[in-house]
Amino acid sequence: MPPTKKKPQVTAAPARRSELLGTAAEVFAEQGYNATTVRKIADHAGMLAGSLYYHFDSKESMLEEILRTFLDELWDGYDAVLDAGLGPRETLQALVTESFREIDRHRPAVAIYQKESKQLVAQERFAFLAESQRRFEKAWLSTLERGVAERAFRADLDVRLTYRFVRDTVWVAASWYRPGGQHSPEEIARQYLSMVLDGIAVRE
Amino acid sequence: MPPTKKKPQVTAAPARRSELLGTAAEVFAEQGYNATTVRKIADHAGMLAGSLYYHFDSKESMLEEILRTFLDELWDGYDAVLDAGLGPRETLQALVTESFREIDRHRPAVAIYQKESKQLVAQERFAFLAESQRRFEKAWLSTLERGVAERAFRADLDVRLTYRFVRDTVWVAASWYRPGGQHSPEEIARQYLSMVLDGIAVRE
Amino acid sequence: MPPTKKKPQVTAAPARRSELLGTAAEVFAEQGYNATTVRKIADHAGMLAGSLYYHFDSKESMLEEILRTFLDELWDGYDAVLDAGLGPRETLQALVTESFREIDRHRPAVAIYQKESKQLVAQERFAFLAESQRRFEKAWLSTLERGVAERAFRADLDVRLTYRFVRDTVWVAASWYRPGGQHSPEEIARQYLSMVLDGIAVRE
Amino acid sequence: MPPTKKKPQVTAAPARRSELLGTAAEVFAEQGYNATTVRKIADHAGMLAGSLYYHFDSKESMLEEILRTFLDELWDGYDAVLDAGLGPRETLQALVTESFREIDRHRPAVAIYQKESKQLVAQERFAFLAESQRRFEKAWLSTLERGVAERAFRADLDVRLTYRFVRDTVWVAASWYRPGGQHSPEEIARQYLSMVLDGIAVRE
DNA sequence: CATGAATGAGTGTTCATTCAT
DNA sequence: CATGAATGAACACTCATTCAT
Repeated sequence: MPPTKKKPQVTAAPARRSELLGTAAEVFAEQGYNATTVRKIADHAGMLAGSLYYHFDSKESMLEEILRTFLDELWDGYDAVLDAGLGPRETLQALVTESFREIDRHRPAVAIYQKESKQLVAQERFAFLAESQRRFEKAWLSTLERGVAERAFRADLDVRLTYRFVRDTVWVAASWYRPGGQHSPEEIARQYLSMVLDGIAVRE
Repeated sequence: MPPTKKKPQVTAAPARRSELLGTAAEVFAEQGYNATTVRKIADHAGMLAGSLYYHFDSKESMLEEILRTFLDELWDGYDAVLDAGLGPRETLQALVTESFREIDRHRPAVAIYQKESKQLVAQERFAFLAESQRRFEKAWLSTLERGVAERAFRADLDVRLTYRFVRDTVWVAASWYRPGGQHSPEEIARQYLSMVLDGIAVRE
Repeated sequence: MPPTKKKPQVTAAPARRSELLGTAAEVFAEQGYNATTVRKIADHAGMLAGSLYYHFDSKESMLEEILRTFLDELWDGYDAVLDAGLGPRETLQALVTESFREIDRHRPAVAIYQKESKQLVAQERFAFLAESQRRFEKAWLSTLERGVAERAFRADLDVRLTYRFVRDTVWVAASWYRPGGQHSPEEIARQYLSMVLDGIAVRE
Repeated sequence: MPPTKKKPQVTAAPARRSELLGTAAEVFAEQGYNATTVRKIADHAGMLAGSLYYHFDSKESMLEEILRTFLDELWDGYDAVLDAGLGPRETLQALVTESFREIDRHRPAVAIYQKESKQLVAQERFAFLAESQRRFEKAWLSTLERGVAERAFRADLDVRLTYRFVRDTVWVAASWYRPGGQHSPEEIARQYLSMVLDGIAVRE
């Protein structure tokens, strides 16, 4: 199965388009994709349901574009980190910080991704999610393994288990994070890293 | 608008009933509650959709019973831990271990809870979810706070943030955990606690 | 001061108008009236759907104008034949030849007429179709009856049945006829008349 | 006492199914497939639109089953004729008679076929229409050619043109034929064959 | 207990049409 | 003249639910 790279139909007036996508993403995130009717989206956008179809092919194509846009930006940030030639500990710190920044910028998209991607990957249209997941896993696993090899991380860790815990904790933050709240993404990242790297127990 | 209770058969053969609930829980967990049609459940159970209504009032009542059963058992375990008079570190260890055991026993229910509870709590019928969440938060927060006070946990932690991380990481494991796999719940708990308590970084 | 008219007028550039009608007729004929969206017509005409409404009141009014134009021309030809004072056999020959000429000139309109007129006559707007059908039937029936009376046609014919066969065979040719093909309308008429008048069996 | 035999338990009520298909066929024939809403079909059947979907997958699958059933029966009759080893003139007579009998039995299906098949063949689902058309054309052309070779039909005929005329006239009769009217299918076939074989002109 | 058949509200989507620019 | 964006009614279809048998 080849990763069909279909370009999203970016024609005219990208402003209105991404405005509507932002609205849709919020409703998807809040109510769930299936439970979100296209009428609800239209209500939030101040128009009628049918009018959305002037801008988008389908409800599903909105979802696709939301997720694609998010993942494209995510990988821009991740690739910059991974190409920077940092040590494993610094790479992990940078990846975590970058992740919380993405949550800050794309909270609805992240929440949708968290909740729906498992069902979606089965569809060919969303095969790009699987591709992204593979790259994601590879980036994290290699960082953790490198850290163990270089004695930055503990040798007795089950790397796959650690990867799952780290991955999930980071992204699940999208479910409670509120942009503009009292914690900046960087502050959350710092606290989180402190916990993950050094543990919550007092050192003796 | 009072819900007309017509023929809830709580007296009917409880074996068949919980068998059907188990089937329903698996389908809910795999496909999502909204995306699960009552017909799919019936297919898995080898009957027709309409026949389920002899056993249950509605699709929603199946969901409710699944979640109630799970939470009842969960609190049996949690209360035993909380009433045991352990220190904060041991309480945390016991709560985490108990949680992974619940995931082992009620994986579908936990997965459903993770995915759907946010939408459900808004409905009066599922108010018990909110109640459970309050108790849950109180148990964890007080354990963490007690640990900080007694110098078992680091003093510089943001307790609420730590609570959220711990809570989410534990339960999100239900999304990838497979009973009968290579890790027992106790082993996963041990690894997880090692990471959370002592961190993944090498101590100097 | 001339009062500004709201609706487009018949006085607007008639060339563009009939060009658009020709386009519309082709699409109607090929895809069927109901299955033809106004957007498809606009695509063929190189404009947007809404723009058609500067030229026409509605999709239905396009259909009406296409059929009216066709029937007007048809009756010009038919009336010339009927007023020429020919004998029944010559009248039949001339009507058939004229019909194939109309198919040659207005193939899309004829195809539309064949396919849609039965549904359309029920609407008041298309009552002129019923009127035309009456005149048509009268012209043919009287020619056939005259032919029987004057011993040009066989006496044992069921005239109504014969009328229906002749009528349908002639017009249904619009469904396969392609202008500019290997058969001219006159050649088709000749072959058809040979068959209808003398039969396909070998004479003994 | 012998144990009571189990009920035949044949496939679920084919009676209701074909009853509904008959209703649908009539509405399709009268209003056209596209113009027929499933609501209209349901109204005619005395049920709600959604209820049709208990019996059929889609509006399109109803259409398919109607056409398939008709063509299957048609070819039963045609094959019997073609395998009977008749001379060309007798074959033509038998095919025409058989065709009018099919119109008598399946008038709505024939009318639908006439009106919609041209659009439908483009869809893969209705590829069987093209197959049927090929067999149909082959049967008629070979009969006509054999007739010319054996001097039963005139040598100066354009065989393809004759085929088209004969084909169309026969089937278009479905648009005006009313079962139970004053003409039996056999009587119409006789009149039609008299016209086609011997012509309508008086012999000199 | 289970089935077969139906209901009816709701869902995503289409499309002729309008109108300010 | 044409466009871009919207409307609103209708459409095919889904699905939780009911109920006589």
